[in-house]
Amino acid sequence: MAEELSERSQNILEAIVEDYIVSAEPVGSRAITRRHSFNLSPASVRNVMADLEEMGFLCSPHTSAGRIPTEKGFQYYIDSLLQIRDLSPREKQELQKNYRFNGMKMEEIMPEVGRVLSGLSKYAGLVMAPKFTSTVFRQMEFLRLSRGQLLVIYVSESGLVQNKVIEVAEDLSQQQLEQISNFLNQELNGLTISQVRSKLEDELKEERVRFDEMRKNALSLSRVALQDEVVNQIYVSGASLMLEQPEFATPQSMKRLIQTLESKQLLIDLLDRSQQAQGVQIFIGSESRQAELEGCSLVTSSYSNPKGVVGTLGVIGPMRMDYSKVIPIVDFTAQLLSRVLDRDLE
Amino acid sequence: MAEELSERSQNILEAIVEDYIVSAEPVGSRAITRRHSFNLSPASVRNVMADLEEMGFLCSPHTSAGRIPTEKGFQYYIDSLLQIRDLSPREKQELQKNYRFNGMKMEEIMPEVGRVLSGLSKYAGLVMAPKFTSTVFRQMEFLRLSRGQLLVIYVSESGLVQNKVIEVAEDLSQQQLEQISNFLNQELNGLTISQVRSKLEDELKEERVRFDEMRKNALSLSRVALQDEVVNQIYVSGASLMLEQPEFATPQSMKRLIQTLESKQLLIDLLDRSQQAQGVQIFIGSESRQAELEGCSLVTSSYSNPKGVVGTLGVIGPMRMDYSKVIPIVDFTAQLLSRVLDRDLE
DNA sequence: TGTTAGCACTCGTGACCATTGAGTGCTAAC
DNA sequence: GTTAGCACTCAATGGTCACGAGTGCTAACA
Repeated sequence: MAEELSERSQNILEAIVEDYIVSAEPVGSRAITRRHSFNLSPASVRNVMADLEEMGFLCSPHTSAGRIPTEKGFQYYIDSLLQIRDLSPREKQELQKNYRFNGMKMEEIMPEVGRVLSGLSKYAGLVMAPKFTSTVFRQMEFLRLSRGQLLVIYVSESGLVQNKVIEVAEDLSQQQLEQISNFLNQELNGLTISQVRSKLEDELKEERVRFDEMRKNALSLSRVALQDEVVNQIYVSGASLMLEQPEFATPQSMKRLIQTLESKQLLIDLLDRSQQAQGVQIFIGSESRQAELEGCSLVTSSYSNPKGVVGTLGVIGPMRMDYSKVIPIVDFTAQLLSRVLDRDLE
Repeated sequence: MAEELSERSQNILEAIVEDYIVSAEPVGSRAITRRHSFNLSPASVRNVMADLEEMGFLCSPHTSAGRIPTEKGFQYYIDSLLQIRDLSPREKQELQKNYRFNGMKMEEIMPEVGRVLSGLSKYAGLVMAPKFTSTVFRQMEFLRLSRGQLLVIYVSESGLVQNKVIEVAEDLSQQQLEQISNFLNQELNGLTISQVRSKLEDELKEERVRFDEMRKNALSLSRVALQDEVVNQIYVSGASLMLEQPEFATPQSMKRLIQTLESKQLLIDLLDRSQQAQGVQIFIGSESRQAELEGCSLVTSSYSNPKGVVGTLGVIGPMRMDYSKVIPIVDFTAQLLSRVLDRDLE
């Protein structure tokens, strides 16, 4: 996989990728010798370019145009040539200024982060909330709304709040409900929702629930409360910025892009994948095997609180996006958001 | 305003509008005589068309093209010529099948309604949640999360639930919190949030709060809990369907449309306006004085529960949208959603 | 007097074509 | 190994031209 390239080839590949990133146009041998001062003539550069094309790092849209990097070319560039310098404290401060989360709720923070990500990167920002099933149980409370109707409030370890109205057959007093929630908060504390679910199933089968009315109520109530899969929420911001990019200049490609960003399921799947890993991850082009995202790249990072990963955020842009700028932004934003969640817990 | 048109002019205007709605292209005199069997020659139709143009109902993109209806033309068509037949029970049933709200929370129902609206109309669906400040207070509960941190749950008369984490200086026991919420639920029941806010301000100034610790806590807690304006939530679905429309075929118009739909503020303003009125409302083109929505029309209706209007929904499409199809869809969907909310309350 | 056929005119569209220029590959000389 | 030179390719640009849909006007007709 990791082919060896001579120093010269590397330099030229780097030059081509970087020129292409700013111009979005095929770059020719002449242009390279002009912009970068290799002591080489266009003809020599051409020889190298022919080799690089042979190896699959470059391709030409037609004979008389310059070369553009292929997916493989970008891959190599990112893996081996790109050096991402860390942000200076000053830059970090500058970046941080954009984020004002004071007193915001999670539901407000997330789209806001998306907006800022997109504003800073000039591409589209993505923020995905935690998967409900992987959150850790902390607290559950019940509120009697009317006869047979309860409001359930579930608070996860990471401070996420979910509420839901459920219907119940029998009318329970607020006191009974409190008893129930005390019981549950002790029993279920520290388990993930998936764990909670199987525990509930098991216990409901057990002998003793028959004789313990409260226990039975508690278990079945919480089962109902937690049963539905809450769909993953994803926030997409700045789709229109993507339309400014020359690769999406034609009506067809615009349509496809917007459709893809709008359907969200695809994005959720992609972000889900990156959920596992630590740090910044990069998906280049249709590496994701998703034809819809052809020509796009995704830079993501998961964010977390002390209890673990809670969600994923990132930037989606054209394959030729300015990685050296976007990667630190995504990285730092994830750190920042993690810090906010951390602070919120205490 | 309501100019008089001869029967013949009306017929021809109607024919032009309807042809234009399906073709999206300028319609010429010849085409009209072919498609509709007026016993008139193209030349006569041309005379009428010239008159209609004079009066501002039509315009021609250039001399040798047909005519297209102006905003005023559409306005007249909708006000005077269009007859919207009610849906048959069968159609209603058919439509209703698309909506499955069982057990869904408001936050899930709204985007779902948007998706269905857009799917049925083939244009973009809009659904806006109620304005927080105009909801009616029903219940407020506090949950101690940790030292100095409370989760506030607010339930409106219409069953909307909002929660928020607030920071408090003193550590209140769950018992104290219950006392507080009991007090508030009595005091504030039935008031809108705006009314609640001014009441809180007034009472906090009063003498007796000084001597009644609980009262003071209650008032200031609820003030903090209700102080922030929760941004209006609006769900836009099916933006990509709009891109299929020939009026948005050029890259520029696509970009503008997507930008407009993405920014949301404009849409919120428009839907806000329609919030007041009962029944279906139609905004044609830049009638809204919003250059951004040039070429678009908006068909909206507010939905309500027994306590009053709670939100607005609608369809945004090209000015030449199929009103006779869209209007009943929007109307019936609003009724349907109102019914769901009604049922939910009981 | 209202209707219509005829006709000259307008103007966007699409085909065709020549020109231009950026870029390539190859070869031969350095 | 490098480079200058050269023939070749091909997208893009812009100009010309024919076509056709549609118009407005006029004169003839019922």
